[in-house]
Amino acid sequence: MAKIDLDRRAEIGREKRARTRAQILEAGTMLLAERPPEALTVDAIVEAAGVAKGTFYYHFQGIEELAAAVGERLGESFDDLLTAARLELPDPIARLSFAFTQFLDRAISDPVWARLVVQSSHAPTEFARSIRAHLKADLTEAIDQGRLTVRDVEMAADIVLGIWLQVVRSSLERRPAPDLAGQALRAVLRALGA
Amino acid sequence: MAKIDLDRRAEIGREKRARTRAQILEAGTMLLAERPPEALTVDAIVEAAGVAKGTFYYHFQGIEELAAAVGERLGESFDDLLTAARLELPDPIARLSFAFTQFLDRAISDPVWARLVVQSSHAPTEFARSIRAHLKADLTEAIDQGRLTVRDVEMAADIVLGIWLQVVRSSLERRPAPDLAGQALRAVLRALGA
DNA sequence: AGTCAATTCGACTATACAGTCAATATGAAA
DNA sequence: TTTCATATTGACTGTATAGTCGAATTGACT
Repeated sequence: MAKIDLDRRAEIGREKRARTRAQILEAGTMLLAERPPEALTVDAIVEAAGVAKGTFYYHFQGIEELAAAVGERLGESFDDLLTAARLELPDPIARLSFAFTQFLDRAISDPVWARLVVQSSHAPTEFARSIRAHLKADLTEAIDQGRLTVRDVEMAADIVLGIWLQVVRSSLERRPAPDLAGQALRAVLRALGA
Repeated sequence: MAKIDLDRRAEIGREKRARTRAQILEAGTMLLAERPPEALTVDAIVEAAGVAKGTFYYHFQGIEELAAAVGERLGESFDDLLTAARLELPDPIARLSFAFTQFLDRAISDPVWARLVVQSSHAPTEFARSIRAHLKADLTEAIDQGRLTVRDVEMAADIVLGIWLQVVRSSLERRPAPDLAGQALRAVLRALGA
């Protein structure tokens, strides 16, 4: 009689647990969008999430673990936007252009997401590494096809990421100009010599 | 008999004061190069500077004031590098190119300076505003002369600053490629459509 | 060698924050 | 209604940091 009871109990637990965990994750996301993790306190998180301090430690080991979880979700959001491009576009430059525009549109329409990405770009996180790796794969392919003036992959990646990040930062401070994404993309392609 | 004494005393004071203040400023500069101001503690500063806590508060109101002082010195270092260009080069694109290269060479040869600049670029400081203003002045002039494909000054500034910052970040993580500055400059000029 | 204004020191108080834990609440199942 | 594994609570302890202040030191000048 014990077996079924225990499994069911655990399942109920997981559901309730998941809801509260999501609240904390959401609060953490908002706060990490406006300050670096070093400046984030557990008290601030639990206040924003509307839970008790003990609850935070029931779900996370500490702020680092929360930051890692937020980073993972951020990485998934990038993957979501990338999947379409990777499957449908065989041309590396078209793929890169599509992804660049997708990410930029998202940043413009979702400032919290944009702030979070900008903050995350400061400390080199796992997801930042992954993005740069994806980008370098496309750029290497394009360079091997002799379609770029730039020959150094690292320099090419810096150009794309640098312009993207700075345009995103600008879009958070000023009202984004119309066709911002298009203008930025054309500048990137010119810089790469595509 | 009092007048001269008091003035002389004050002068002696200013000299001693200046030495200790410089120590604290130096320590603060090192620490602000590796962490954001929100994550900086007075205890860490006084330990690095080798002075007592009270001494810090004798010279600065708090960490914000120290950060402002560091920012001001950083601004001066930029002005120093800019002065030559502003006086000798009448052409805005040549001026911009010269400054870009100067700043990049400095960043590559002085990693602490580079880290400090990168950190400062996160929060919009007074000196960041000033740099962008200088840059926009040159870009506006070039655009008015019809020498750039990019028409939007903000976009043009984002391109220059974005590539510069990202290349500097890269130079701190990887070993800088030979002719990094030249490559980066050519990419910027292509992006602007010069 | 004595004087004294300016500077420096570090112990001290107060507060903020991290992390723990015994008590309480929850809610599906019996 | 009662049971009980799980989840939640918030008071509590310990530590780190902010900021203060009276005492000690410094060093040019007499």
